[in-house]
Amino acid sequence: MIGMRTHKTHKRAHSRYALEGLSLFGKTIRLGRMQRRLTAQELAERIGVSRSTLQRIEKGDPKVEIGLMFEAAAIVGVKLFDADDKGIKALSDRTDDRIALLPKHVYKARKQVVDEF
Amino acid sequence: MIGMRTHKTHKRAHSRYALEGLSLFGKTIRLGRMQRRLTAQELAERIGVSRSTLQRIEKGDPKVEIGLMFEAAAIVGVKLFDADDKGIKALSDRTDDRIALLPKHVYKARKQVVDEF
DNA sequence: TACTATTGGCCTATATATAAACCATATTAG
DNA sequence: CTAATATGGTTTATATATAGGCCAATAGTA
Repeated sequence: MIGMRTHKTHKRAHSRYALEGLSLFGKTIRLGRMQRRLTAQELAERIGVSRSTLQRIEKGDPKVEIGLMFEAAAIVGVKLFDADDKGIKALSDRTDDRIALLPKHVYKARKQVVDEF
Repeated sequence: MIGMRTHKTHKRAHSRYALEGLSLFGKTIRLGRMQRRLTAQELAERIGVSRSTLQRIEKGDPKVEIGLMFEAAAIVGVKLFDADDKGIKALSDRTDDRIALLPKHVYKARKQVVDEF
């Protein structure tokens, strides 16, 4: 045992904006599923997840794996970033370029040497 | 012990579209963090997460909690659904309305009685 | 109407993400 | 250049999400 490794038992503080965005995301997936006339069981199987997890996805539960939610969205035709496959790639490239223009590290101002006098 | 409760040890199959969307999402968060000149440590603390988890967020790791990623996005100013707070609510209401117009359950066609002849 | 599929909840064992430590490397300020 | 900070990666104990079962209520179907 090297060092302290107990976890803080954490309650997450989610902002209202994040929670509402998640809720909307879940509702959008549910709408997409219904429009395509897929039962919860069917969609769950296509995602590779249990029905209970799909219920959490459609509720916008903040603790679900993001990959599952994105997968669900992809299957029922919810566009991510309002972009199709090629659009995503283009956006990704543009984002890489913009990151490349910035300093690699974010340096905070060095601690100021407080004048003794 | 009631029934079988062992899990299938699952490897998730994520679609390329979902993975690329996630990658873009992570990059966008990283760009936002750098533009606001926040160090990884600083942003992690504001989200209430460890630095190692923030690294996974910015990589677009499909297994991070979606709530964490949405929270990170909110903090660095990445708009979800290209909408602000009020826009999210409006979209949410509209989605509720559209769901309400559909049948509550998705029923598959009853098994057809195959004619014996 | 009766029948049956769909959905929503709850529960528990197990698989797994996360926190927190550590080290090495990169990068910036001075 | 030098010193100091930021970042990337790894590891392990613990907290927690998920699978998969069950039951009850809802809502289509015929």
